[in-house]
Amino acid sequence: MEASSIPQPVIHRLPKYLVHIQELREDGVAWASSQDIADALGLTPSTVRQDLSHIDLRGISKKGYETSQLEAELRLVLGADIRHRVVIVGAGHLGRSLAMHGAFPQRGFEICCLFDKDPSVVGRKFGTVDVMSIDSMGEVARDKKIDIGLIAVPSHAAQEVADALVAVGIRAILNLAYKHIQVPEGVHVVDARIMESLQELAFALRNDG
Amino acid sequence: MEASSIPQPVIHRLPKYLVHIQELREDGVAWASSQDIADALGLTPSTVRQDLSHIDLRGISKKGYETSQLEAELRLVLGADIRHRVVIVGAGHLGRSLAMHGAFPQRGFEICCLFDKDPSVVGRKFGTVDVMSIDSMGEVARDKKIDIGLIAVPSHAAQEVADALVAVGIRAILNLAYKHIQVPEGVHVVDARIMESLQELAFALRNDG
DNA sequence: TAGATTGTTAATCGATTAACAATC
DNA sequence: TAGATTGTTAATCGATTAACAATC
Repeated sequence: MEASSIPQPVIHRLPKYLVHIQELREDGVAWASSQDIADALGLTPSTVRQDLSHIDLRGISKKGYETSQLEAELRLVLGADIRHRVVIVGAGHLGRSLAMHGAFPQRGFEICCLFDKDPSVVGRKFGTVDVMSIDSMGEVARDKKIDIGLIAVPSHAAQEVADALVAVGIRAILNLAYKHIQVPEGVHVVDARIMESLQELAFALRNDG
Repeated sequence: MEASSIPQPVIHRLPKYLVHIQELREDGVAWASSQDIADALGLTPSTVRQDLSHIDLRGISKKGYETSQLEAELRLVLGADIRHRVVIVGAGHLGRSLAMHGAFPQRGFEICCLFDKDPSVVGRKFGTVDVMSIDSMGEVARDKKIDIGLIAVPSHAAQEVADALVAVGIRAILNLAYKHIQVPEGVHVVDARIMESLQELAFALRNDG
């Protein structure tokens, strides 16, 4: 039951369970069976039970899982109760819109700073977030104990930004740039590229009939 | 070699190959071996050769794959040469920033329209894209032959928007909302949730040491 | 109690990796 | 030619699904 032994596909699904369970709770639903959850998320009940067996929780025969308990446990496992400190590199349209997106602080991801190298944007403010020069990144990362760096620059600059984030000690990177980045062992990277997702859809449409 | 028989994990990687190969081409690299590609994308050479065996292309012993040929073939398979017509539902920060993002039209995804139900945004323009009332979606989808719908509304409205997109005949949906959506058989959905990606990173950090 | 649903083991399925003859 | 690299088959690995005794 070592948390770090949870397989990658399961880790990928855990946030989806959390979203759904939070919603059930908001609707006042107290119990959910593996079948209920499977139906809602497009999985099989078997997969749901296998997945939940990785976290510290017991369901009850005939009733299923208690939503409040399940939510609490998922929050714990996912670190959702820990406040994370995030910087965004790249104050273009995407970086700005993420800085102003209320959902992140709501869920524990505090956007501490936007970085950009363009002097004409440095000093501006989007929502509550200041744009600072990329040269001050080391200082900010240290002072504000930044955990997560978000890459929102054009693809040709992505690797350079990744290197800079790693250099200032950031060990978790969300890459929104349309480019695979290389990082040393021990640094976590998750890709989130809307362009690639669109291309997957384009492929699906092409092979439809 | 039926295109639609390509397994999902391979389909998911194809856009990544395309990005990398385009970059090699820009740098004037004419040949790339499976080992080269594997190193750049964090895969094994074996996986690369298996993946590329699904597309109509022959590598050459000792040299590898010709980048121009590989790019052309990937573009073809992914439908990258087809112009796709996209609407964005939700003219909040995220929807607006995507509408103004130059990379989409560059790669064949034309953002035709932003929809919102808030009358105070309807009529505004972000970049070159007009905001229209969500009530006119059916008409627009028909007239402009929209292929892809992008959901950028708050999670509580996501399902409703998905239903509306399906109702007007859109068969490919990119869901950016923090909620799993249900669609009928035959409609393609790809999820792209930055929040979930952040939560995966939070999990990774929590189990680090 | 009877029936529904769990937790877990075993079976299946599919993806990745290894290996190697063919070949440029 | 000798060596590198392909395409493909076979082996391994891991994830998903099925099955079922335990149990509420």
